[in-house]
Amino acid sequence: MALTRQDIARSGLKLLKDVGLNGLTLRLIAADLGVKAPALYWHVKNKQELLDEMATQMYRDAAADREPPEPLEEWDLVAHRARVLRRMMLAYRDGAKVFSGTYLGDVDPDDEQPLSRSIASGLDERRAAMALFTVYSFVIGFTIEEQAVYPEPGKLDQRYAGAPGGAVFGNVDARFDDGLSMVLDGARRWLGME
Amino acid sequence: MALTRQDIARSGLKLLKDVGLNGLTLRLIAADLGVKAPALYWHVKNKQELLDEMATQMYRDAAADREPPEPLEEWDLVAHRARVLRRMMLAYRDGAKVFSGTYLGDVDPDDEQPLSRSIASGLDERRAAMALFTVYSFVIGFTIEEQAVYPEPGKLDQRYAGAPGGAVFGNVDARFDDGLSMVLDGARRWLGME
DNA sequence: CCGCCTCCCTTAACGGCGTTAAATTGAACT
DNA sequence: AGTTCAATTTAACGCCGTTAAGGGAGGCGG
Repeated sequence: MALTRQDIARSGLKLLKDVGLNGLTLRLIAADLGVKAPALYWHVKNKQELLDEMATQMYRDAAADREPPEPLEEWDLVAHRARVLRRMMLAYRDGAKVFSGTYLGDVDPDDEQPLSRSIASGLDERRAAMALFTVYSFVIGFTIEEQAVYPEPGKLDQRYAGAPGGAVFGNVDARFDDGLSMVLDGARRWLGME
Repeated sequence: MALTRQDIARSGLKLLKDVGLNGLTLRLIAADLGVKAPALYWHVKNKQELLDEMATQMYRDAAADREPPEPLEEWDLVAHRARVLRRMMLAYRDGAKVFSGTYLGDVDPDDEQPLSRSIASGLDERRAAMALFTVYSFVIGFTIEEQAVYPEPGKLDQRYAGAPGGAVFGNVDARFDDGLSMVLDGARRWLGME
């Protein structure tokens, strides 16, 4: 059966876990799919487009189990989604680098807007979007730094072995929640809520 | 005269402005220095180490004019440094990608600690460091996304031309300040100040 | 003055990369 | 049966990071 862009993206993501961004080559993905490298160019314009597709796929997968266990108050939902976003990126080696700054393809925008619209509920919707973007930026930045220190979950990069980063990077999950609560609190107040 | 690591890093940074991260090759840097590519390996273990050196150099340069025009109250100093950090990364194509997550070499740690120590002034110093790291994460994340949309200052990436990102990415400087003030406010309160 | 050592760089080459052009398959339609 | 067209292969190109081996310049001990 013919390949699809999604097949390729999924294979890329699977391999990313093992080999990291630098080790991820078109030939490797092609081999995984039982095909030769140039075949990929039928489905994808170039490698960057494939990486974009991978980021999109990553996001789609995360959106699938993004719904919280129980209905949450709006800001708790934002917190929940921030944590899901981080976990999504942590699930792959260099996940944050791959995801950040890539163009997300056909993710349904209506899937996202209700949140900011609901948060706004009467306020300036642009401001609400900006607040959410601030949270998003924090999550991206935090996770990129995190994966620089821990290239794969639990494994500390040698170069940071003796660094004072230990102050910041022990208990990473707790540290993330700390930072997140700061940002959420600041965002809420900036919107004039509470 | 013999090359130094700093010469190489500076040449790399200069070229980065024009060609971006993907276009930056060892042969190009070597040519710029009037030397052949393998010569670089006398000074640097591999390309990653060169990128780290570039990030370090970038940071050193920024630190030079990092001192604020007039003495500032502590949190204003944090804000000032956040803006300097962003401008530093924006000064190079893919500056945020190059800088983020690279290991900073021999930056004098004592250069940074006074700030958190001063902010703490009696409080838990670890907490103060965590607050600063949250600000740092936001700056990194924001700037990475910014440079994805504007690969070079003022030039909008085509793919985002029709996107709703306009809501977020007009007036980028003002948007950054908005986000920054949210994060700073949240951090301050998290430390129990004000 | 000579040989030697160390530093810094060159020449040559290797395997692998992303990418392109052209030929080839195979299924579907006429 | 012949044609068409989507999907893939084969072959190749130029460039990449990196390594191995050698060469030349300057200082230094004999």
